[in-house]
Amino acid sequence: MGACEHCFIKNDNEFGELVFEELEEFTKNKITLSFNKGDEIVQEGHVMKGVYCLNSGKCKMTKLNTNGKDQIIKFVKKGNILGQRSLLSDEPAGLTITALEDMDVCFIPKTKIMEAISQNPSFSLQLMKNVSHQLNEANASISMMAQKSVKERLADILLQLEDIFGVDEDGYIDVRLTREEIANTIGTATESAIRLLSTFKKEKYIKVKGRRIMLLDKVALNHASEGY
Amino acid sequence: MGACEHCFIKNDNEFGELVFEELEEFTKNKITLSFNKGDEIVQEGHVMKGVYCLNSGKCKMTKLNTNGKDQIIKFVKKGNILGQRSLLSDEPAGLTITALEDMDVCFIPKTKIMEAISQNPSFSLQLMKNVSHQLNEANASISMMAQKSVKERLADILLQLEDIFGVDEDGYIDVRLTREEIANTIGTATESAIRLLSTFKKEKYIKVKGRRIMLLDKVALNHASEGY
DNA sequence: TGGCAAAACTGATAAATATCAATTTTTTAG
DNA sequence: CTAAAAAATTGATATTTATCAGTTTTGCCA
Repeated sequence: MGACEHCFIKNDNEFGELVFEELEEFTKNKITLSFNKGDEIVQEGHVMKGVYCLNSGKCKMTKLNTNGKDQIIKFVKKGNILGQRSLLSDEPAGLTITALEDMDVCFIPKTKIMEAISQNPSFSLQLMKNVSHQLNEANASISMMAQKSVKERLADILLQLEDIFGVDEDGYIDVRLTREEIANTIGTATESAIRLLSTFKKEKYIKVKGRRIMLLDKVALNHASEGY
Repeated sequence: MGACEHCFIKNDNEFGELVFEELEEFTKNKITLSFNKGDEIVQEGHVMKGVYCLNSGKCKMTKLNTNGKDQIIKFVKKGNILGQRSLLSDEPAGLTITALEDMDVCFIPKTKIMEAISQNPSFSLQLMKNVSHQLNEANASISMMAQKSVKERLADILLQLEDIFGVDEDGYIDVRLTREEIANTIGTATESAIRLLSTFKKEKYIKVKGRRIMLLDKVALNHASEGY
């Protein structure tokens, strides 16, 4: 695939902080990869040998629970970099990352990332900023999961999904999830998620066509997410 | 209070990476503070003007939910530094931090921390490592809150509390929390937390004396936290 | 140190959520 | 395109958890 120094994706992530020569160094050492829908890009517990820059597609990041269920922790899309957390903390991957669609990805080896960190303070600072921001979001998620009812969580997540992925030409949230994936995001049984989606549908908060969901009344969903 | 360059607390945190001159600079600019039990050291939403290094005592970090309840996200103790996340991501504090005991704290202004970050790469790396590690822990918490029952969460948190705070001379977990605080940590009603503590007591997993809790059977608690 | 407010506890009941079983619909592989 | 597998759905029921109301105990401080 193309050269990092001319790739537009870097404007969406921390690689935008790097200078021409650093990006050339990436180009020389990177590996271009393709994943099919359902493929695991990263596996929980494995040691990361570098980071992945997403050129296209969407992923889910999950954690395997002792009950055998995969909790979805976060969704990511094109432009995101995967694996910084693990690299920075020098720990194995904490989450499994699975492609939700076919994807093109660039792999940049750890040594080159660490070189860039030590040479380029603004890259380094931007990475810190990103991980810190993620920590803030994770704390908000803990609070939501602990305090909100399943219904409130569903309303919240639907709004979040539209924020992250936007809508397609027909106005549906631009990601296709199974009911089980929705359930695994809010931490409930699949049947419960289905029933609550039906409730929101009946109340005209959303419109559902198979795996495609459109938000019809975001104000109502916002209220629902706060327990009204 | 004493000089940072001769303070032992720094061996427990990232300040241990700093060199003598950098620590002297901290000493010149720091402010020593005392807080009483119940005092708020940091308030959610406020802009952080520096970080706090905890010389003694314990805190809870909470997030106010839309339902009006304070979710406890994390416990911290002597040796920890508070406020890095906010400083690094350049966002307001995401959590309120409240003293669980009387505390002595040093405040170091933002400018001095940022200087140290830009001058000392190993300090900077250590900070990143710490925030990254915290992110990993937060992700684990999301999964626990979303997937585990209240009983499982209580067993888990009791084990975590002993890990964090250790035990006192009598073998009780070395922190005193109200039943309400325990409930707000696992995200349940106070009455539910009380009933489950009674269950564990009846089953001889724990011993309870007022606000003091002793873990009698950690193997059983581990099993309970995994749903057996 | 007595009194009072906060915290802890208990029981009854309601509400939320999970589980199980069966059926229908959709997706996918060949 | 079609059969098999996976996913979605629904109903009945069990279990978990919250809520409400009242009582007892504890901690604290004037």
